[in-house]
Amino acid sequence: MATIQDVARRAGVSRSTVSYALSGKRRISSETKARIDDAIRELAFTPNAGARALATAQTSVIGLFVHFFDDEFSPAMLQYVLPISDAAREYGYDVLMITDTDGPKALKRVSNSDMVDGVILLNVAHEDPRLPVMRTIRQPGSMVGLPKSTDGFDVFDLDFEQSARMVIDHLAERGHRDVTLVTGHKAVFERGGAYAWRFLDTAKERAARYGMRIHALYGQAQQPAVNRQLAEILDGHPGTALVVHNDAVIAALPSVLHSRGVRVPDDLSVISIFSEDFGRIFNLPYTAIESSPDRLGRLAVRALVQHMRDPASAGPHRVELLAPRMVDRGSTR
Amino acid sequence: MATIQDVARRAGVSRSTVSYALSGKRRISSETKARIDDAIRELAFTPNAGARALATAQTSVIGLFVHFFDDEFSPAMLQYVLPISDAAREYGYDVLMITDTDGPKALKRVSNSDMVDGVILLNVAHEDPRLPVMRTIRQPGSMVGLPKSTDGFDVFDLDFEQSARMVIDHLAERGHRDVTLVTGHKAVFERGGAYAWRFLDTAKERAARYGMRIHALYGQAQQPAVNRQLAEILDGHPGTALVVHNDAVIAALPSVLHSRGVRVPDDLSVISIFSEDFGRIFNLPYTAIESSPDRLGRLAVRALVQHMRDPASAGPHRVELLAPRMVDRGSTR
DNA sequence: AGTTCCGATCGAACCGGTTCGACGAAGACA
DNA sequence: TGTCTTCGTCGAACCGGTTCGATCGGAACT
Repeated sequence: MATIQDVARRAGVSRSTVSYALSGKRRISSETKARIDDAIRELAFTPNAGARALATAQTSVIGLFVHFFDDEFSPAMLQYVLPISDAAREYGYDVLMITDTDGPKALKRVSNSDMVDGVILLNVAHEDPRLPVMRTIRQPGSMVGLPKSTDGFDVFDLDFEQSARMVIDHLAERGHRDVTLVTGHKAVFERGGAYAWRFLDTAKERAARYGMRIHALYGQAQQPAVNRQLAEILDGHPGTALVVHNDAVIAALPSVLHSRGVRVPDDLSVISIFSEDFGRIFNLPYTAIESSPDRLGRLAVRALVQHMRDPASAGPHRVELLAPRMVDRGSTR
Repeated sequence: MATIQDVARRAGVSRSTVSYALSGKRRISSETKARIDDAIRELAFTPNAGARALATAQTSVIGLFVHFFDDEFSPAMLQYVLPISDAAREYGYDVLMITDTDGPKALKRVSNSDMVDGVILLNVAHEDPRLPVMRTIRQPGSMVGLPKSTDGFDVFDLDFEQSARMVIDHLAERGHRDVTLVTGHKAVFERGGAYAWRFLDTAKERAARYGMRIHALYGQAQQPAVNRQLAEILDGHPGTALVVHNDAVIAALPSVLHSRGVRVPDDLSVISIFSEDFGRIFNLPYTAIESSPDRLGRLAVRALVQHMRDPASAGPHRVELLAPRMVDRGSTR
């Protein structure tokens, strides 16, 4: 690869002049600028990323830390990753995707070696083991998922409490008083996946207000267990409505209901939480809270970029819980 | 962050000694080594990636170029990405994931700036616009998907011709003589997605041998068009068997068949191509050729790592078409 | 005792950029 | 005509590692 020295030689100037022409940090005469531009084009010069990182202490790379758990539904994760990657490019950053099982260790390694200017954590748990590490590192961070303590980072998540209230209100208004709620897998709770219990707790509390009985149970995450569980639920007494806060379960629901001849909403009302994309992929005809992974991902990138560009803006950190929006697909009555 | 200079000072040695202690390229006395190790631990020293890349001309990063097309089914892509990321880590590499729409430009940028030691291209088309760029870059590359000209790279893909023969033979043996074949979206063919027409052409040719009639048609890629199309097919005369080489269509098939009361395999035989994971996620009860995305991804990484470690091994490039394996789930008769 | 050899460590150069202070020429001004 | 600015460019230092050749002290050998 051509170096800045090659360009300088060809344009008959010094290295520093080329550098300034590139960055625009000092005036360069238009004739010189033109010669440099020609040389750059002819040599197809692109600055060496390592050298630049060394000199500027900036890499233009964002570290994206994703942990794919067996007990979560992987197709859902992609909906966060893609918008983040796209948004990062729009701001001029590349994305280093880290899927290590040992998140804290990977975070330490990548941060300490200065491979990235900032990090985004996906699927953050209530007491996420990556958080203590986050506090010790130099780079700013933003995250999707609400942890116990948020100070020092920008945090974005759907407002699951508000979502739960919307769902319960929606059902209560329609006269439902006996409801089954399928949550995330048991392991999600044990890990402290806040989205799961925040939704569950609020739903219970809200239901009490209406005298609504909620039968809550941990959802399965993998086939064929999911279908088996759904069958059991339907064999028992599911009540008049099914609330599903579990990607794997809701994806499997249409076929199970079909095969048993259960009609929605005539025999059973169904309401859930998923994104529009997800609903389209799995062809889900259910009323649902829009989970907006693309918006969350983009918000996380935007906030991070701001901190990376202006490290002084470290003060005012944001915790933004997205107001839920319900998309009525007519699956409740 | 602590630098190698800090470590050297603390251990009372020179920078070069620390470097040699780290790399093991020269003997270091055990006492000195111990002091250095202590210093490294106490300062939590990790070498700066940029500096190291500059000095060694190696980054320990692999560029993964993924293009998500609207006309392909995104959940399927993740099955390649994850195993690649995991395999890369096992070999000591991190993954820079690039999802730019303009693949050639992104490839040039990332390569020229020396951000990566090697690249993996996913979903390579017959005349992929990224290939001309690949030939001009310094880094070795390996790819998943079979292009027209493979020289210079390691190429891995499923053997779609063999797969087509297996599928047709399987149906022919069972007496099917009138079959509908749903392929990838029209745009996949126009783009030159080799997997699509290699399968189709071979299937037709093979079918002719048996006097089997194949009615082939472009599949849709998005809901609700997929369901509409499936309905049309079933309303027409689908023949005795349905061959589906299209992720979006096969994922939607169970619910459509259910709702119309079509029983498999009694009313209609179904055979497809998808991975075990994919089948589990969508709960697909169909006999299928295993598409092995995880194996393909790992093979690509392994081959790439070999070339990155030993640039001299540039000679013997491999084109490996994985022998298909059929998983019989009893959906044909 | 003098020379040779070897193992352990050091110093300096280098990788390819960025940035700061200095410098020369040209124009403005007295 | 001499001095002061301003503009455009240059040279050198620096970022944090790696690597090559040189050096030094002690052991081995004659």
